[in-house]
Amino acid sequence: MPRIRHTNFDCAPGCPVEGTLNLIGGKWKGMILFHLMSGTLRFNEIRRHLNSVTQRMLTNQLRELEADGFITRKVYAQVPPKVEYSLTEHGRSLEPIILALKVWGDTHLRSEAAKAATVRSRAA
Amino acid sequence: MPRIRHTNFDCAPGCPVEGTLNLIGGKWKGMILFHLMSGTLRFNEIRRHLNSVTQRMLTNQLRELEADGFITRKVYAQVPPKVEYSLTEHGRSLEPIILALKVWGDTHLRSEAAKAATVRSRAA
DNA sequence: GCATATAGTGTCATAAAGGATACCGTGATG
DNA sequence: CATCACGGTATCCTTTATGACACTATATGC
Repeated sequence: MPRIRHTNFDCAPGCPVEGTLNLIGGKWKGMILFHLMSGTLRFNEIRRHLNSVTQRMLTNQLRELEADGFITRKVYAQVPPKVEYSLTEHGRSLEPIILALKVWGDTHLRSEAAKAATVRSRAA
Repeated sequence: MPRIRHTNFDCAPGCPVEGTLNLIGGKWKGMILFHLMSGTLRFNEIRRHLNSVTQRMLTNQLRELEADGFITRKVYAQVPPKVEYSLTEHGRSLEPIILALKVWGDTHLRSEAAKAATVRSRAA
């Protein structure tokens, strides 16, 4: 989802939906937030949770989440470097959404085969 | 958000989040679903609710939502054509999510300026 | 000396999302 | 006859998100 650039939110009343989706719609953001809900994580810990992110993507997504005020970065002046990421209050306020997404996914995305079939038919 | 092509969902347990986001992450899908939650709508009704969708985009998004089983298309063999869109049961199951998004947006996206200021002060 | 781990950055490439524009067929309306 | 409304299609194009790959600096271990 390309980042939506509604300068003004004139498409009321749906826009809260849109705007929110916009903030958490990055390819990895949902998962990053989800994993951080369990506690503070270091860069490479997150990276290992997400099986195939590139460093650059992860950095990007983390930066955006940080810019949006959802997470904080704590840098330890060490060598080797150590950076910890954790949710802010603002980030925690997204928990209900992430949870709702997870619950829905758990309920409706079960049977990968069925889902895959759907996805593939769309791709075709 | 380019459509994610996780052939296998090996990044458990976050993937339900990812997969769900993937289904409703289209630029207009959230809003379409939101509006349809209020009841059946015709093509141009939806179009008017979304202030600036092009026909092609709306058609695309509706088709994808239909392919994913969230909405149904009911075509009336009339001239001029009449097509009605409404949520399926599957589509209705997304209501909690859409609502959560809307609630969050209403709470946290109010007065963009204020939010931006907050974010920035925190970032500073 | 060389590899490893850490948390990145920079450059380049590509696929996909989103958009602009024009067109279709029909029936009613002017 | 020209035009509009309806619900689309077909083509082409631009912007973005995502990805691959190489590179950095330093301390530790072999």
